[in-house]
Amino acid sequence: MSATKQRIFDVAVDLISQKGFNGVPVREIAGNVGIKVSSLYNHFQSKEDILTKIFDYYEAEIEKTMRSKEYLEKRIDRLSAQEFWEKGLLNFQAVTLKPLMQKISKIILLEMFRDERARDIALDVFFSRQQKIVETIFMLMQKKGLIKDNLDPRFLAMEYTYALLAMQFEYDILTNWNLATDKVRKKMFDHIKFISEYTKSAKGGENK
Amino acid sequence: MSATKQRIFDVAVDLISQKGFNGVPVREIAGNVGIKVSSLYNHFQSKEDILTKIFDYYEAEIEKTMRSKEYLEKRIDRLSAQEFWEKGLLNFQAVTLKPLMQKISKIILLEMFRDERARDIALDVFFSRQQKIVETIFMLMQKKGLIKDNLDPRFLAMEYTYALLAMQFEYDILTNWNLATDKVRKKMFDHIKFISEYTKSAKGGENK
DNA sequence: GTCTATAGAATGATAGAC
DNA sequence: GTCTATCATTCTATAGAC
Repeated sequence: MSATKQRIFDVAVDLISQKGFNGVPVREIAGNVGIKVSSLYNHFQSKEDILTKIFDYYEAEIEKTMRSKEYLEKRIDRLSAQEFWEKGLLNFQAVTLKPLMQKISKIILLEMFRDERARDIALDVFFSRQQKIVETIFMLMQKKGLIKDNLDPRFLAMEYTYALLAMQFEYDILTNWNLATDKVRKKMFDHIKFISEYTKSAKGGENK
Repeated sequence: MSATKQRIFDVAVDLISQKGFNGVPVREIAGNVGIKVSSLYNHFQSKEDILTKIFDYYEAEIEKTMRSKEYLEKRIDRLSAQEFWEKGLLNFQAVTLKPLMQKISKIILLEMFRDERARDIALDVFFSRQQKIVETIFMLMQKKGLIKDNLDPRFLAMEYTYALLAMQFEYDILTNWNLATDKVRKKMFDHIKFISEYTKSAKGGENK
């Protein structure tokens, strides 16, 4: 991707995440890049094409992260439960809080009621995918004896991810408007601590 | 509100909830109502004015519901914990799942990153308000001895509401695209059951 | 790859007749 | 309150010179 194309991409992500796809004229994108509209069309086939490339990028980045998460799954043997969840949250935020990815997440939220591609990504990345991975992690932890035997990994994954997702959602609104996020960030850690302690087996507890 | 004005309002809510404010031309609203654009402007000062009236309506409806929720708080004495949470969910859904209210919720989601009013409603209704009410309910239950003494009502309210909110969010996406919602609805009830059983004191447990 | 110039359609909104 | 007719902008996109 050429330097100019990259700048168009970045500017488009920035503006569309603030005003929505229909709220940003190509004029405004080109203007903020410092080129004319006709030059922009030399890099992208259409306005819609820019959005497609944004979604492509997001999916590719998520795919990369998921691979590293699976790698993390295999490293679970070397970590205590507490350590693992802390690393897990940091890993989670390392992706979702990257400025560019956070902006695209917002775009997906804005477009998912009218754009099928945005809908598919939202359902996959925000809900399904994350939950399955956490479920796998709980299963592995259970095999290791780190968490109680009588708990259902799938249910735990649900409790773990849904609340975090809503908090992440609140976090996105607050950062969008430059409002304080310390309260919601504290809630995220409180939630993780709660799940961690709720699931911890007697054996796992000794590690703390 | 005249019959025509009401129809404009309903059609506008319907279309804007699907395509976003910037995605719906006034022509399309007028066309679906069966009048000309110029006639539409006889009922609303501007396109923006329609959005304002939509937000006004939403806030007024929420205000009404909240009053009935406070009434519900005072009725807690007559119900068991289990009964109370079941009624609470039904009450919650009775508002949020009303077609018109559900559509406006979607509009708020779509506009909250660019419209201050939508942002304020989102932060208030989706996050702050609901949580405070649930916190009060947990406090009252604790006083009655229905839930364990050592639990923090504020934290419980957080655990209760955030997960439900994300599930409601998923529910909105699914219904928007006519996809099956039975799985996520089951999750809602599972979550409530979990919180209900997690918090239940020995005394409260006997009621079941 | 960038520009100027412009096409051609769609936009929000108004004037004024009925 | 509704209509026809119209305005002034704004929109996405293209042609063709440099």
